[in-house]
Amino acid sequence: MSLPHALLTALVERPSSGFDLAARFDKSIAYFWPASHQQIYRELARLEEAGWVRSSPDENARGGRKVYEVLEAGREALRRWVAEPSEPRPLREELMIKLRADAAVGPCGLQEVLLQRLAGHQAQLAEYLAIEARDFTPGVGSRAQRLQHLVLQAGIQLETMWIGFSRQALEILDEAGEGAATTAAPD
Amino acid sequence: MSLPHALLTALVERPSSGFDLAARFDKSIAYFWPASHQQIYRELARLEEAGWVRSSPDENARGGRKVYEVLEAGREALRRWVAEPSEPRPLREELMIKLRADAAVGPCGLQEVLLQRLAGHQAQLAEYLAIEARDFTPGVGSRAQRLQHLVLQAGIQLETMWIGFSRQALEILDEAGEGAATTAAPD
DNA sequence: AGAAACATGTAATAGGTTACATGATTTC
DNA sequence: GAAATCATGTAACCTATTACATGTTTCT
Repeated sequence: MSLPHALLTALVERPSSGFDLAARFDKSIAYFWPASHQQIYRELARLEEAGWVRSSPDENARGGRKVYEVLEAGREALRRWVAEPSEPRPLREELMIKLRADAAVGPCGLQEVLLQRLAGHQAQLAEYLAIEARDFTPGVGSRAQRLQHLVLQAGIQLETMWIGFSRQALEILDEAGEGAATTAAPD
Repeated sequence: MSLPHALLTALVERPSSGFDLAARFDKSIAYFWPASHQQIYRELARLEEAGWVRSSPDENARGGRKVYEVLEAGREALRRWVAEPSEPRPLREELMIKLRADAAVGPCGLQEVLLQRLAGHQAQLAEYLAIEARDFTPGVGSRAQRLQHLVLQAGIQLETMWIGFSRQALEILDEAGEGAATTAAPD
């Protein structure tokens, strides 16, 4: 259950309405924990019911805009959660199954798929590198800044890894394109 | 919707009962697409209804054991699916939120959490390396074997990346931890 | 006879996605 | 006055997780 705590974190960084939160999420936390506006509204209502945040109607703004801020109970809950052990989520990587399926039933035109993936990861890497160049200077910064930089670097490393992987896969598929010898799979 | 195709792939590699499939899954495909036995039984029933697999009761076996095999329609569906474009799943990495939360509300005892993660990734890496040493010889093998090896290498690279990441994070937390012990927290 | 492993399911719940619904304010 | 954008939600559906339920065979 990370979404409530992701929202708490974002609200500690800056009190916001659900709408603003959704917009900010897309530009930062969503890289590692995406959430739709429906999820965010639902979760904010739960957080308020739990007494972790408080909403106040923003009078000099349009519509029924509500601004949420984190209460002390919410901060404490967040600190407790951070210290809890956290298992990595099980991976779910469709591409790996496709590679294995291709290995099992013979060439199925995976190159196209891999080229798209390669392009996607290159675009994402470029985005991360632009953020890094804009927001961080190497070797300097407070504890908080260094931690935020580290999170970004994880994204950079992951994209770099997938780019290398896609290229390796393309190499194999291109080489072996004609000799379609399929054998039984080991476990 | 990868699970049905993951099951088709496993069944192309070898016809099996749901129980056997679940056991084999745990040792191979589940590294990139985990599934419980409940999911597997449900999905096998759907695959059969769709006419992609056929089950036959295994007479000289215990219980109501049913062996599934892939029909031609299933093979074709699998080939079509492989050629479809596949977006990477959105990441959901709790640890990143914790790092960001720790940056936002101050030190919360993340070291312990990171040490556990580090140990987990080291164990997983060791498992992958053991499989690699057992099943693959570098530079040799059929197309299918090289693709399977590549999938395993992706696992190895990911674990290696997370090990490096955990160490970097610990470095930052340990450094800043000493500082926080001797100096007052800045505003 | 009892335990362990084999084998197949159902039910309840939580989390996430997609589509739909509603209304206010600003801008042209 | 129409369109775009701001702003907050509901409903239906699907997937995945967890817990529960049931019966068989093999081994000791």
